[in-house]
Amino acid sequence: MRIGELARRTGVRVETIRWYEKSGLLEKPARNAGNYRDYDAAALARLSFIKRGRDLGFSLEQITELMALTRNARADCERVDAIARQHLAEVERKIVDLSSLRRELSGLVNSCTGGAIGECDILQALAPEGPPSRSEG
Amino acid sequence: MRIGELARRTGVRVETIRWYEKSGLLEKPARNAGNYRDYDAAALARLSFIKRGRDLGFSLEQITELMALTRNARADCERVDAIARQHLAEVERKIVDLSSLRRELSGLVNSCTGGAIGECDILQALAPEGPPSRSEG
DNA sequence: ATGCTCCCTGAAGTCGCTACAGGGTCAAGG
DNA sequence: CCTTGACCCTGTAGCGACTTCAGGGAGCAT
Ligand SMILES: [Zn+2]
Ligand SMILES: [Zn+2]
Ligand SMILES: [Zn+2]
Ligand SMILES: [Zn+2]
Repeated sequence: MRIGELARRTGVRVETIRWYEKSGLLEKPARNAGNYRDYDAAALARLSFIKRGRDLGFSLEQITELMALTRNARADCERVDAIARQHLAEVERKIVDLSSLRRELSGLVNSCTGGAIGECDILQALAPEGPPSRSEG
Repeated sequence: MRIGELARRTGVRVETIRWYEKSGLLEKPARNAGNYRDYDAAALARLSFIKRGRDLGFSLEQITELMALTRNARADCERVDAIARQHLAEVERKIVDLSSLRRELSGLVNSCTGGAIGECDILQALAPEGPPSRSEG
């Protein structure tokens, strides 16, 4: 199949597929008479794996490693699990960080009751003391 | 003061300050005899504002707009509030997305009980059907 | 021949920095 | 006078994971 069909079937954009190839994630496919890329079922499976990994938030580097690990099916899966656990921990940390951000921001937003900019609590929470830019007026 | 002191006082790295200047967020400061940047109190206040905004997760574009808005203190603050509310909404959306990701990932991680890669449920959840790369072995 | 959809390459842009490389400035110390 | 060292300068390239654009070629239908 050509790149457009692969894109449609996986939900990965054409340009992104080409970029994956360029950066070594996908092997260079065969070319047809008109120099168009010609993909087979293995390429479809490989790209679907990448897509699913990206949707789960893994980095391309992690996905590369996960794909490499699938090659020796008899080996122990501990490295796979380590990658997944590490990523889960990362996600949990981000949630914590964003949650405290949300608290702070929603306090800010609620503090504003409308009015003049000079009185707005949002800007006053951002400013250190005294307005930030008053060099010349 | 010179750039190093400004960096120390705001917690913003020297290279980052220069980069803010280059990208128009900070005005070009005066230069002393040795061509060193020479900052005043207004620059300190302005950079502190930027830092606080970044810590709250605002984009540099939003911060630029917020700083521009502070110039006419008599205007209505509705645009300020809109920016803050929009950012809060963004943060909340990210939290939701990451939370569903966390659920999925922790299901994945828990599904693995150790063993061979060929059996690992983590990789099987990533693969579509059949292993992703089996072109030649 | 024309139009259309698809495809090609290569370069540059995005965001918010960070990390050099290869110098210049200036005060203190020997 | 000379060196050391902390600080500063410019400019460029790199990060991750793409997206966008310019400028074309392939192949089919009309
Ligand atoms: Zn991760
Ligand atoms: Zn307000
Ligand atoms: Zn935002
Ligand atoms: Zn496992």
